[in-house]
Amino acid sequence: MVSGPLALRWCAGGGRWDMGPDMELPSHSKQLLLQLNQQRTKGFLCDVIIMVDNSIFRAHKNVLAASSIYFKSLVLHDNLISLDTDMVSSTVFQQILDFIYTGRLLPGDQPAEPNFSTLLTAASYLQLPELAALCRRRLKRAGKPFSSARAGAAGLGRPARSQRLSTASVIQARYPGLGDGRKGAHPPQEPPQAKGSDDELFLGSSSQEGAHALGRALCPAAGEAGLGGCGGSTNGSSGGCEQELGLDLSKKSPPLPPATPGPHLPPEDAAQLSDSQHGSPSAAPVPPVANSASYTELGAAPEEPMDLEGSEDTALSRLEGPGGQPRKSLRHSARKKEWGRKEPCGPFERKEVGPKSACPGEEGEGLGDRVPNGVLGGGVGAGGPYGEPPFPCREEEENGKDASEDSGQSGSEGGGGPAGPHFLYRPEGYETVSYGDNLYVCIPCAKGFPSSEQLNAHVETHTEEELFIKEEGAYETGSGGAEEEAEDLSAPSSAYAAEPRPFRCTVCEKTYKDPATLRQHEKTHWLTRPFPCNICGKMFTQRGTMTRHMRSHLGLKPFACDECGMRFTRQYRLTEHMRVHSGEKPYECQLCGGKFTQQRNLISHLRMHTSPS
DNA sequence: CTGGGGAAGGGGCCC
DNA sequence: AGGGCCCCTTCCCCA
Repeated sequence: MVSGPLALRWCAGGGRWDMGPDMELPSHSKQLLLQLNQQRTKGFLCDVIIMVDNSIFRAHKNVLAASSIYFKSLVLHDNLISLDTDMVSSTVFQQILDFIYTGRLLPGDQPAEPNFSTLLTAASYLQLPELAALCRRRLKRAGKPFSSARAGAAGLGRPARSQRLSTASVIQARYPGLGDGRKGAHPPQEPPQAKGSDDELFLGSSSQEGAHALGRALCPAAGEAGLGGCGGSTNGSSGGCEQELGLDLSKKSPPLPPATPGPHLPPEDAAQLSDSQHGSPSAAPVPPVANSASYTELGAAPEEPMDLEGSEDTALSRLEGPGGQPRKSLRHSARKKEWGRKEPCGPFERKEVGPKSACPGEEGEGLGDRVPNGVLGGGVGAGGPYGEPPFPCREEEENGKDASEDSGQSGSEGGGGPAGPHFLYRPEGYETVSYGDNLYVCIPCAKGFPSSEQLNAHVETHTEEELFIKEEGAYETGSGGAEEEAEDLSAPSSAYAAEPRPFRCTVCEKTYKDPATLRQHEKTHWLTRPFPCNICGKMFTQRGTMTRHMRSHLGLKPFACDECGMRFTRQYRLTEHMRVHSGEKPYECQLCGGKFTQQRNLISHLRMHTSPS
């Protein structure tokens, strides 16, 4: 009988490996993990996306599952995992992910002491016992009391501000160029050489075995300070491991250049999209500068920011079944890069600045408050990505488009351009009014307020009854009659006739059945949109639209065609697509009898009939 | 080369 | 929040 070990010896032949007496290859786990980490940083073969606070990380299911029972159960069924941000912030998760892939908490990321409790909480939450133990040891050594991970969690709730400060400090430490030191930051970056204390952060340096015994040798090329053992340096210049974290959405694009200069900020602040999505639009914060970190972490090379758009393409090409059309990817890439290029002060540029202030006028947390009823951001941060539309050129395009399709809002959008400090739509003849310090404007009555709180308080005073009365007045004095009918041709006439629609837009006179819909509609008149895409910065009037948009970034296409396997982001698209297989062409041209599978194609066809040429 | 059709992506908006 | 529909746009194919 030939035993396994014997066979192994034979295979290993030539003594090429320094086999121990027990046939173990000591460096095997190191090499393996090193490879995995490098693959992660490049997004190679990553098969799971982890969203934390709208920061996006990519990883390998196998690695996660091998590290944590919790992850094991999650990745079993899902490709997209969203973590509880009360338990783990994006920054902490970054550290954890690095730890999983390297077995150490890297010197550059060594959290300030208070952060170990945060880490401990997260490690417990994610069921990473080794890391939890490490944190406990660390806390113990530091004399920080902790009763258990749970205690850490209890004390945390949402890591929120305190942790965010710590987080910032971590960033500061990692990227010393990023502004001045911050209170709570641990001592400035130390020489990359490992210190004694660093060893304590090596799981493997103690008695741990296996992959986590890799220690800092994990990514020799990266230098000791490299985050994730890869990416080289604390300043983010990464020799070949440009992506420390996050999603490399450019994977479909030509292979990334090996190095991506410039710092890669970690997702620093939890107050990102999720926060911005909270509550009413009047309270919806625009993501603070921290978003820039998120953008960056998404892995787009700074010089090619819109590469991340390729994600969609990538996903497309990957997901597309035999009937797919990979070519689409390419054209979309090109298309998007084009508009990406136009971005004057895109999110990617902001990473150059300190974590709390990037583009002029951005102030980290105050921004959100500037997206109230009608937000006035221009005065504060002209040129800031949220003070003005982040993609002015794109906006212009859209404005142009809007002008042709919606007389209501386009008038202001298209006409005015970025429109000074006032984001409130102004009806025809509306003159530019200076609100002075009252940058928060109530749409219904156009009063300005100096703060979002005051505006919100004021908005409360607009009762629905009041609105109703107003509208009744409008009906009476009314423009009603034929004019109104004509105006509402686009509205579902049957429903319109059947149900009362007492809620009327003060700007365009459209009416709605309920105030919520009216409010939703009114947002379309704002010149600033309250829901920014956390990836590309594009702004939306509705959260749902933004979410849908995000899906395209992430390549999430839940709706698959049974026939050809092609996948879509929307059910409606799939329905539409299915007609390709069924041959159904429900849209018929009344002029020539031509039939179409898509209504839009009928419309463009009709245009051909009606156009003069 | 051009124009039309087919198919698909994306955003706006109402329900 | 999500579904559904509308519109604009793009790209490819083909006559």
